[in-house]
Amino acid sequence: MRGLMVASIEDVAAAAKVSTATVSRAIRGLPRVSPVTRARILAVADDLGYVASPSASTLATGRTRTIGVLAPFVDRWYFGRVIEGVEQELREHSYNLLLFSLGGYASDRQRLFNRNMVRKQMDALVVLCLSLSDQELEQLHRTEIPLVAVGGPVSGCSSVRIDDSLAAAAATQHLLDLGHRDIGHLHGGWEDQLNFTVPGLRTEGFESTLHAAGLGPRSEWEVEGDYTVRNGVRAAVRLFDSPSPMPTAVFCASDEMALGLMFEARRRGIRIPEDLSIIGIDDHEFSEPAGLTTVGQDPTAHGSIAARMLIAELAGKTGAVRDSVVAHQLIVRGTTAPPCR
Amino acid sequence: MRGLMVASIEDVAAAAKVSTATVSRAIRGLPRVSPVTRARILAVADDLGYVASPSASTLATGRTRTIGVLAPFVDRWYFGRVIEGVEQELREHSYNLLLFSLGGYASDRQRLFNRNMVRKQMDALVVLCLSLSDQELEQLHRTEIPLVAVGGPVSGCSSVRIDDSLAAAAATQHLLDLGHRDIGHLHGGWEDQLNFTVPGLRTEGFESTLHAAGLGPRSEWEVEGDYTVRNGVRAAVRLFDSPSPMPTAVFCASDEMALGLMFEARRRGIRIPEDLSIIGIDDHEFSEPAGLTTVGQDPTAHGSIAARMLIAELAGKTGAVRDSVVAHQLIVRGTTAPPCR
DNA sequence: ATGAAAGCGCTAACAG
DNA sequence: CTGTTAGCGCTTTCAT
Repeated sequence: MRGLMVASIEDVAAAAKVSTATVSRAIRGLPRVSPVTRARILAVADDLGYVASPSASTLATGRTRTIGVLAPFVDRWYFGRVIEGVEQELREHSYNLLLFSLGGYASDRQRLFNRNMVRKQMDALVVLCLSLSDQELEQLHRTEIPLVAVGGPVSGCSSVRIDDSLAAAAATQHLLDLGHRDIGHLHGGWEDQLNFTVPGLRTEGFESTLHAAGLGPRSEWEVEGDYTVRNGVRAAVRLFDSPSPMPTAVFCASDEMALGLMFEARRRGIRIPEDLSIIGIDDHEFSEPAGLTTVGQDPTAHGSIAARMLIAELAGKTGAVRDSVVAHQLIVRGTTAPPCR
Repeated sequence: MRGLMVASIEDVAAAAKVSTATVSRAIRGLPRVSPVTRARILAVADDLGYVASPSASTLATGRTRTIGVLAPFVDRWYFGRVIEGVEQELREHSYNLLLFSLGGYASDRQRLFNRNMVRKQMDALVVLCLSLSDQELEQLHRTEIPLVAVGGPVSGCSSVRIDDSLAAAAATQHLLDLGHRDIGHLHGGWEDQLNFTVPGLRTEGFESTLHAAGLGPRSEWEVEGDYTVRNGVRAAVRLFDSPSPMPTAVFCASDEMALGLMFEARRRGIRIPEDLSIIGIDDHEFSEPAGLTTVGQDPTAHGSIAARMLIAELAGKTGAVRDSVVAHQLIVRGTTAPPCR
């Protein structure tokens, strides 16, 4: 509790008149220390404000008690939530969280994520759904630390996520059940299709459900966004500006895009849901306030689950890290209704 | 590039037929190594896939090349953006980012942020505007590492932020300039007022501007939120449900609350801006799509600036960390207009 | 320009 | 139950 000089294990040992080995055991709660000795050591340590040096400990044990999180962005709803979930779980188990943000999905390949960033810095890594090059993947796997993906499959990793295809199907089916037959589709981007599979999965769920109802997607009602509100608006503009007749409903691959669509619809006096039904996926924090019907997921839970699996694996429970598909949930609010024509 | 065994500095030294000291110098680009030796060492190191062990290096130097970020949340617009800004700057300078999320402003005082979490783990810390107890603050300062606050003042730290009072004044003045006299106020929470000063500053800017115009705030038009959309809606409900006459405009202390107000207004058929003008603060990512008039700030820049100051300070530029008030900017969009009555 | 050697602070056998 | 001791992998004088 005093002094500016940081106490080392030797200081504690000296003050408690024991060896550093005993201090080490006592502090870490290991057996083979008599209760009274332990108490004395703990008291001394507390008095000296002793805290073990993480780097010394890491160097000696080879374990860092740190888990890395690799995300394309941190300032987007899904990722922020997942990170929050990971953080909470980690903190609970006295693990640290080392954050890496790539600043985009595949953008700047200069700062390729290489195994140098991983080695000796973390005991495990959670990879938030993004498109990694084969080379990056291979490097990651070669680090041989436990890996888990969140929010989308990553080749060769277990992952925790919803069944994106089924979620899209549920959204589409809801529209169908309301009687819609003319359904538009605001989907995610395609450039990264190869590795970033979520857009593909959601599209597949949409189209297969349509087909099962004897319908097919209509290309004039297919518009591309990138999951953001901003591009939801742009996509909406394209859709509304097109000369073809409007669909009576639109399935959006993310709530943010759906919200963008809502904003643009309002701007044009298109009434929701009277003139147009809208459904999204996510249950974004704005969705309830906006009254958006959606298929919800809980990213914070995804993060906790991933962290928990990793921690268990590190604790020796081999096989703790495995695929985990978590439930999604249709949430009907005010933006969907039977078609008026 | 080969092998599963991780190469140590000794392996490199052996393979290059030099001492570890020379390898160390060569790799870190230090002088006193002949060009040819250096080239050879670099080649060998590359071949062996050698990367210095951070913990060993930390142990030897006392520097971690890691900067901590302490945030109340990571899944909120402002914080996510700041973290992104910090991250980018850090990555650029090969610093790591250790993330701590408190899961709330002052919530769980169990997991008090203590100096044990800081010591020997990071070289500097950026504290995202939150209410720290005096004890926490004192502990932080006692760690004697460079500190910088972002988004709000923290006692005893330099900080980077906008002038919240002026920003609020600008928003209010815009309403006044349009001819509004009956102006409501959707402000932030007060429980944490003591330490979390932003709500107070914005309120002060609002009220002083009103006074300067010969007006005073009207308590029936003062509603409390907590900066989120969700509570923006709740506050809007209270405002609209009150029996008193409506204001012609509302100043919201955050865009999220303003957006919540917009959603609720729309639900009740209140036209924006014809029946009610709305202005916020932030320039949240939803604001442009929603057409919300606001006073914008750029949190990503705040984060970069903070990180840059810290890095400079750590590089020996004493005094690099200092207060930095960055500009805000009135952005007029579609939610404000002259009053219709 | 290069090397030898002493740490940095902790952990993990191995003894006792 | 407790102590001794040899590292963990790198940096840094101090010599040469």
